[in-house]
Amino acid sequence: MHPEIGRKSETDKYIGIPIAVIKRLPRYQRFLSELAAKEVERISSRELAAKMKITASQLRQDLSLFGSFGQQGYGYRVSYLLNEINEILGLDNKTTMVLIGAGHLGRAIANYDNFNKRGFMIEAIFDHDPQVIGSNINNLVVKDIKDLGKYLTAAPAEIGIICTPTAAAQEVADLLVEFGIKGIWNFAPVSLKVPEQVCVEHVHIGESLMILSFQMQQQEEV
Amino acid sequence: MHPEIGRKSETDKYIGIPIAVIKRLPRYQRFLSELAAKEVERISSRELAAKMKITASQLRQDLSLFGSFGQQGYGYRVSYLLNEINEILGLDNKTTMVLIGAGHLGRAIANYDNFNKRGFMIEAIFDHDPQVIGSNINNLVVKDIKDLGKYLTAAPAEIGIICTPTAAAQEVADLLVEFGIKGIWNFAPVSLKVPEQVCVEHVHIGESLMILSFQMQQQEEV
DNA sequence: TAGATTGTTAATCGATTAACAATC
DNA sequence: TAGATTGTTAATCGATTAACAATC
Repeated sequence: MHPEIGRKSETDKYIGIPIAVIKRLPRYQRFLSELAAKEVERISSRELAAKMKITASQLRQDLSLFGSFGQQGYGYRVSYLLNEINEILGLDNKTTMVLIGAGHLGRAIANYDNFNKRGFMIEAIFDHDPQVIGSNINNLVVKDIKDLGKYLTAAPAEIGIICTPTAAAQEVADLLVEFGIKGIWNFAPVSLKVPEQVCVEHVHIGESLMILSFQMQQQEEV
Repeated sequence: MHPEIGRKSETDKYIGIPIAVIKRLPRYQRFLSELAAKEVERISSRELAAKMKITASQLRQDLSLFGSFGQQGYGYRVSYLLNEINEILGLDNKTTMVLIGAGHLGRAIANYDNFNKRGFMIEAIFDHDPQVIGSNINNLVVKDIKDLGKYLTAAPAEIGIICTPTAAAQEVADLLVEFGIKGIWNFAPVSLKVPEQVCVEHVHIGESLMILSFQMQQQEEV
């Protein structure tokens, strides 16, 4: 079926990429963006790895799962490698999103311009609260959650962003799935149940604070 | 020195806990909190693992690094295990925090009440913008970033939350470190340079969206 | 060409899972 | 007691690192 694990082929893209590698891709993207912004033309795996505090082996091993982007004796051309990674991550085309939950966090996300820059566009915002419906957030009028299905039927979106309270998150997820969403970006601290073809990414804000707390305790003892 | 890796002793707490285990602790905390809220009294590793979609082996292995919290033939008492995990994570005592950057994200964090519940208290908010200084966020008056050092000298805080634009993040981190902060909770997409005794936790909001994007692309091909 | 650096294979290391004796 | 389930050891699996032939 798939003779070359982790390699491009005519019909499919990247298969069997280890999750550990996937999680590192955005970090490669970030460091390469910074280098490109500084107009650095080339970089070797040794130099880039040193900047990123990883091993050159890991960097080359990771990249090799997607293709051969470097040149012996030269290293990697920054702009070329960045383009390749952008393409791997799907940042080379527009992705449409709807946001559910116009509380503080939802509004922060709606106002965060970094996503637009990478082609992620919030097309509509929904909320439950009559006080919030109709208000304006970053040039979008907040719609009634009751109209989510109708809206998605007319204008399908790829990603649903859940910024509701925890109690409402699963219900919203079910709605999003019903109306054909392909991925859910979940900010509520709950494990959503969705069909396996729907992708879910959970942003662990509270968990991150607990990890910090644990590590600070460990540090105290040193 | 440390005869029992990953075990409590009189003088030190938990040493040599694998990072993979640390990252799972908040998730244990969450599931146990949910069970406790439902007033479930006992649970076996098999049942809890099934809920969490991990193996019972992993659950028992992980817990065993911190102590023996269960009982053969019975399982774990939910309230007891939750208490132990809260203590391991340092949620059993108050942690003071200051927040820098009162933009959309900073305001969302300042208004997020889940942290207070777990003993994490934002004591002060700072910003650079004269338009924002003096305004009120969740019962705190935004202070001038110029006064951060003075403030921390008078009222030391344990954690600094960085919600500034990327360009300001390192500068703010340096200030926080200079004035004795023990941990930094960083929402800016930049790798901060800090002395090794200072803990840093980075919340990867943008990276999470890229990972979702990658996985959705992979899903398309199936 | 000679030096540098890649892509890849093999070796090492760490994390996960399976199995089971201990024991409630 | 007998059945259930832990804590832990050993086996497996996967991820990282080292090494080097290929080659620009």
